[in-house]
Amino acid sequence: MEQTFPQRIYKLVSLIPKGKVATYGQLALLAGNPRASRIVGAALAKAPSGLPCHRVLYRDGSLCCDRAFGGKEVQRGLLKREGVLFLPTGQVDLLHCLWKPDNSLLELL
DNA sequence: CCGTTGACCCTTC
DNA sequence: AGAAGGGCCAACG
Repeated sequence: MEQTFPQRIYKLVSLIPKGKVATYGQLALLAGNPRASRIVGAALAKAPSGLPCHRVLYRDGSLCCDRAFGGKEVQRGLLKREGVLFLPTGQVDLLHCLWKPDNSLLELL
């Protein structure tokens, strides 16, 4: 069954474990198109509730725009509560908290 | 089928 | 570190 891009995105996001984060580009890569990172954002914008979309951020660790999640502070609070480390600059420590998916996990797609 | 749209990413200043 | 401009690609009408 061929899934649409957003469908694969939803699946990937739901696989992100607590305490880890992923970037839009990362999800785009896992979904099959490294350059379709915008599609990831568009997909999350229409994503159903229950998805840990607050664990998805920019390539440099900066959080997404204020209109999402009800504010950056809210998103940062959620991530901190899950054990995600933050740098003095207020950005997420990607070097330590970036999600590294296993091959067995990707087979489920 | 073509144009518009968008929770991005990269380069450069 | 933050801001501006250009490019990419799939979904939708």
